[in-house]
Amino acid sequence: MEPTRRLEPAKRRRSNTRARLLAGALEVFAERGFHGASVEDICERAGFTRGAFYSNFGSKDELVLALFQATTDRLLEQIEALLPDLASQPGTLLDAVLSLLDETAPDQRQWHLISAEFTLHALRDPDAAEALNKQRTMFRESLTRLVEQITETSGTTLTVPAEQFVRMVIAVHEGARSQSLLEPGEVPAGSLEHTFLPMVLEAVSRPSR
Amino acid sequence: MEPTRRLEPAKRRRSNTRARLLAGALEVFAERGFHGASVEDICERAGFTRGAFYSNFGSKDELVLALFQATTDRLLEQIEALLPDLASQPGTLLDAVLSLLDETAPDQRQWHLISAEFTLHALRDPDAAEALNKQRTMFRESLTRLVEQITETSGTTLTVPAEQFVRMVIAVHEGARSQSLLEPGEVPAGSLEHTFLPMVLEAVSRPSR
DNA sequence: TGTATTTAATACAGAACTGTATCCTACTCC
DNA sequence: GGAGTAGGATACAGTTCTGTATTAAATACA
Repeated sequence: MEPTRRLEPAKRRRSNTRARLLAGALEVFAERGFHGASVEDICERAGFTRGAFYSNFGSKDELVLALFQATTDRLLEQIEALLPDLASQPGTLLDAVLSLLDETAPDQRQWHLISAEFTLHALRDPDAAEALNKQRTMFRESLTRLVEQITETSGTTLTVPAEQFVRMVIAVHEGARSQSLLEPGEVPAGSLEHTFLPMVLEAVSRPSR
Repeated sequence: MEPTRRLEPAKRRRSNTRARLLAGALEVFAERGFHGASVEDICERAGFTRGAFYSNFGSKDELVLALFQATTDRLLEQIEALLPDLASQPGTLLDAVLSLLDETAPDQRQWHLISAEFTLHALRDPDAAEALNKQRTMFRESLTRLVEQITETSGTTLTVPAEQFVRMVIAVHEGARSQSLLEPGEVPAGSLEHTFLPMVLEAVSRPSR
């Protein structure tokens, strides 16, 4: 109907292979790491040959960047979708924050692997660091706004800046997840967060003047 | 004098090149990651050619294992040396624990990179996971004993198992260090730990009956 | 001092990976 | 339905890496 209609099939094909390549890369990076995965590995996983790859990306580095962007975009979208519910609806402050941290990562293990890989990459490459920090900042700001909204509506004040508190929650979450994945039997997912973070929240909470 | 005297020079030469190769590997792994570092890179850094490498190690994997063992041994030795002082001497419980975490890692950045690399490796390889968990367990047990000693002598009881508390401290420490390294300006090293962990300790401390 | 042994350098063969150039196929559009 | 184009496969050249086999040097030992 619309002129775009006629153009779609061709464009859709292209963006579909891009998507499949990105999805394949995600899997292979999680399994073998960034350096351990060859372009060939990625293509094979996606069901293509390297012809398709180099027709869509200039290099593995470029794909990594695209993958990071795609992941970031999806993540921030999800947050935007979840925020209103969490801010208004039922549970406590911590439930809201922790569920946001969890629900944005359907597969904890894969997400952690990819995330750790990116972080390591960023610690070595200033450009990657800037991109990662930009993403983390936006993520953190969303969480901070969430915390501020909930404390306000519940008549509570924090004795530290909300962002500082969010940083602490993130630190605990990441450190605890690492332990849970290394020793699934010893450290059930979420146990450290749910044991100790309420104590922290309690310690920094005061009823509003 | 002793018969060992006569044997030393030859053995010393060999173990010296092993040590230099291990030291070179540590640097190169920190810079480019485990997969990103070639055997050649490591040899070059250590001032050898691959001949020396393959005369001392069967493969890069074998060297990684040896490096992990050497690092672990050194770490546990250091702990043994530090524990008595920390347990008896001056400051608070948290100062003792945190200083143990810090002083065992002279170069925070390099240590974090290597540590993260090993962890990532362990999350993919069950054998590496077992080795890493064994080391982490011993490290954690040392910290737990330290906590137990200090609480006892100070007439305090914890409302959670000491090990659980130690796990929390480790989680915060690792998560916070990651943030500090990514954003040195925004998160000074140790700031999150020193802001929030005292609150946690306070919350789980009770005077002994 | 001379011989044997150990250690590391050098030379080499093979494998894996990358990136490009070319070809084929399936759409698009007239 | 036929020419033109875009997407992806195939083939190839060049590089890098690994691991081994051989050689040279240093050390031990007599």
